[in-house]
Order: sequence, then C-alpha cells, then structure tokens
Amino acid sequence: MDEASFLAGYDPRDYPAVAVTVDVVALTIRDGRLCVLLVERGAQPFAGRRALPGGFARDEPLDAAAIRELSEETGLTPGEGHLERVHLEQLKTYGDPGRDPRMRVVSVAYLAFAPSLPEPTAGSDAARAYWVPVEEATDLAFDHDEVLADGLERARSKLEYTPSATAFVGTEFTIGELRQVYAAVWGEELHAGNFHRKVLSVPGFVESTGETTARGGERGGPKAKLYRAGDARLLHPALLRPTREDRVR
Amino acid sequence: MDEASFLAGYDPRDYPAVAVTVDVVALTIRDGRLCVLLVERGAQPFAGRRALPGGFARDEPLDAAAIRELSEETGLTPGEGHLERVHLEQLKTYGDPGRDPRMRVVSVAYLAFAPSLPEPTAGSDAARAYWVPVEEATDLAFDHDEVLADGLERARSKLEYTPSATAFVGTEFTIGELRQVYAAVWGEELHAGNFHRKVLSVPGFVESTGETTARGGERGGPKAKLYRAGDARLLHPALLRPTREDRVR
DNA sequence: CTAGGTTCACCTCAGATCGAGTAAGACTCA
DNA sequence: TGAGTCTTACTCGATCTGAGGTGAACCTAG
Repeated sequence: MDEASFLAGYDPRDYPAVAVTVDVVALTIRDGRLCVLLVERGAQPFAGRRALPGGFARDEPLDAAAIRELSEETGLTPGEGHLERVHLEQLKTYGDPGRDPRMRVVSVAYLAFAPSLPEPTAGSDAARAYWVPVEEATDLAFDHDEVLADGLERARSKLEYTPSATAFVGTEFTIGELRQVYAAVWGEELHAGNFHRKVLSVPGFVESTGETTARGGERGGPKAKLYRAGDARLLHPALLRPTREDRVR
Repeated sequence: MDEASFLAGYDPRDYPAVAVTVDVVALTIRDGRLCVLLVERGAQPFAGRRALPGGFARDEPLDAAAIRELSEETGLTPGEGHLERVHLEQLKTYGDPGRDPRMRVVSVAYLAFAPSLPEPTAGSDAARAYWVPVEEATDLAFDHDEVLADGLERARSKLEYTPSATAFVGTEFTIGELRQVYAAVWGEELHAGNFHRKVLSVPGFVESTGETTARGGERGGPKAKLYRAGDARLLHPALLRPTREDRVR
C-alpha cells in the first residue's frame, strides 16, 4: 500500500501473478428444499466435477461481477424482473496458495438469496447450470465445499436477525410460506402458532396487503392473509433458531 | 474459473493487472477508549494522510499476510507472547475500480482485537504507527473510512454473540474489566448488576480462577474475583446491545 | 483514624418474551 | 358429508429482561 516500501521491497518472485475471481453461492427454495446453483465444469482442472458458478473479475465493482456471473449462469438478465429481487451480499474471500492448481487465484465469494427461479435454460453458459438440493451438493471442485458450508451458515444466521427470508418468496406471500423458508433453510420444523406471533410482533418485518390468497392451501385450510416485506433492515427481537448445544462450543 | 471459457473470452484489456493487498483494522482499548491502529503514509498517493496498516499479499494464506502486516507495523513478533492472544478474522473485501489511483487493487480487510499493547516502537515500519481513538480516526486514505466503519460495526456485533470481548483483556480479568470493554466498544454505559448476572449465566463465557485481585479498585471497593475465558464459541443467550430504533431501519 | 464515596456481588420485582399446547373456523379432498 | 389440513388466535407457566436496592469491602481525603 505504501509506494516507497513497495518499490524498495519489490521482488517479482514475492508477487506472482494473481487472478481475482468471483464465485456465487446462489440459494433458492424449490419444492420446500433449499437448493444451490451449481455448474458442471467442462475443462481441467476438475473437469466433470460440479462447482459454484463464478468467473474472473473484470474492470467493474466486485458486486457487479457477482451479478453478472449469476446472470450469465442462470440465463436471466437484470431488467426482466427476475434478478431484481435477488438479495446479494459478500460472503468471504478465499486466497490460500494452491487452492487453484493453475495459479494464485483469490476468490471473492458472494451469497445470493433468490425466489424460486425457472430452471436455467439451455444456451451459453447456462446450459451447464442447475439447482441442486444443498445436502446433495458435495464433492465440489476447488475449495467450494468449504465456500458452500460458509454460505449456508451465513444464510442460517442471516435469517435470524434480518428480514432476508423475504428474498426467497415473491413480492406477496403468506406467513406460512415464510415459515417454510425458515424451515427449509434451518432444516427443522417450526411451531406455526409461535412463528406467526413472532413475525407479526417484529416491527417492520412484514406489512399486510389487506388481501388474502384466492383459495386455501393445497390440502385444505382457510384463505391466508397476504403480506409484503416491510421496511425493517434488522429484526428486533430476532427470530432465533432453536438452541443447539453443539453449535455453541 | 473455467479454463475453456477463460481462454475463449480472454482479452488482456478485460483483465488489467490486479494487485491483492491485505489491510487490518486493529482495535484495542486504551484508557477505556476504543482505539484503532493507524499508519502515516510517507509516499504518494495520500502522502501524509493516515491509513490502515496493510500491504501486498505474498505467496501465503491471506490470514498469514494479515498477521505479518500487523506484526511489522506494531513491531511485535509472533512468539513473544503479545500477538498470540490477538483475535483475527476476515472482515470484507474491497475492490471498486479506482479505489487506488495507481492500479486495480483488491484489498482484503481483516479485523483484529488486541489486548492493550505497548505503543509501537520506533524502527522499521512501526515508527509510523500509533493508536488513535476511533472517533478521531477520520479522513483516512483510500476508502479506509468505509473499511473502518465496517470494522467497527462488525466488532460491536461480534461482542453480542461471541466471547470476543475476552480478546481485549488479559488472560485473567474481572467482570468489571469485561464490562468496560463492552462499554468502550458499544459507546454506552451498562448496568453493572445486570451485566454481572448475564455474563455469569452464559455457559462457557467465563470461568472462575478462584483468585481475586490483590487489591480493590483504584477508587475503592472490594477485591474483585478473577475469571478467564471459557470454552464457548458462541454466547447463548446473547448479550444484546440496548435496542436503538435507528439501527433497525 | 474516621467519614464519605466507590465498587463488587447479590438480590428483588414487574414486565416482556418464550415454548408448548389448545381451539375455533375456513377450506380442500375424497 | 366427513375427514383432514391449515390459518389465526388465545392461554399458561417458565424464563429472561431492565431497573433498582442492599450490604460489605475498600480506597482516599481530611
């Protein structure tokens, strides 16, 4: 960072060529299961293995690179209404020497929450991409198993104290749909009554539209009231996961 | 990430030379005030301005680069017992084009919590480094104002649900010292009685040494019991900041 | 040596919140 | 029509919270 010490101590061998890539952990919920977007690698290294979508950063902000990669891999383009509601945040940066066998690659990972998106359509990069339930997304290329694990933990934690869960559902949703998001991400059932009470008691989490669903649930039940996301950025009080003693130590 | 598409779409103009640096937001508490380690820049750009300590990543893990930079800037070396107790975690990566006027620089920022360290001694890089109360650390070089702000928010949040506060004090400490850490980082006084009750009620946060301080507080009071950090990695229940409505929206 | 102020370690109390359970009513499916 | 499902609302006891109080230990000023 300091030009003088940079020039004084500069040795090309100390600073081998570094490439910066952006990888995306894109999560969505399909059929009540938490799924991640994966691509099939066509070239070495790790040919045939699955990996997180990603690519080299160009002369653009890192966030923009993540959106671009997500757009290219899903075949969806910003401006068509699909990618607008995607929540995107930086996850972590991975830069161990040797994590890419070709060269020094520093990878900035992003975490994305998407409402249920259509299966990526054939054509361009997107043909190689598909949604996979997270528990089946193992044995990924590079250090992507670790990246995915970090992303899942971040997602589970985010749901506790931010309204990010609304990014997984449409603009209008029922409390039951929101509960299914929490159940899918946390991997455990939630008490419907308590969840209902807590969501409505958090100021700014959801606001009523005054409407209800056209019909009851698929397997019966009354018409549910519809809500949209409120203006809160943090949940007070938070919706805490059922305590798991093994997470604590 | 994919070699085929990499080679097919490769254009040197798309991928200008990228440098990867590591910057550190090192926090400590001196005289009850939260302080950050800054360096005085000697060269252009931003000559004479203050900046966060940092430098170019070498062929090493990013974490190791952060430790190395911190060691070089403070004059303390790992293995002498000073840097061992420093808590270090990755904060965020900053990569906007133009954030460094010389070239494309992607900077991985780290956050460090240190117990009260001696003032960096003269010699080598460390002569330019000193601790500054965070509220006086303004008008920094590059985008370091933003990095510092992100680091402070992360630190305040970390104290809520992890035992990181113990990284700011010695191996043995009193509940009162721990409370002063929270007060300094959060910038508000805490109810001593409630804080005492909550800290002791969180399993694994602190464990008693059975000892007490040799004498009472500086301005009187009984001898305080001594504690050391427990084995918890997360605090359940968490020590939440007093709710601030303006943080929520 | 004493008085006064400070600090630690408990304790109490009222209100909020939590998990768990119950129940009424609306609705779908067979 | 009957069985089962789902939303919404309520209750209850246990727990947690913030606010405040008490007493003993301790330092310092006078």
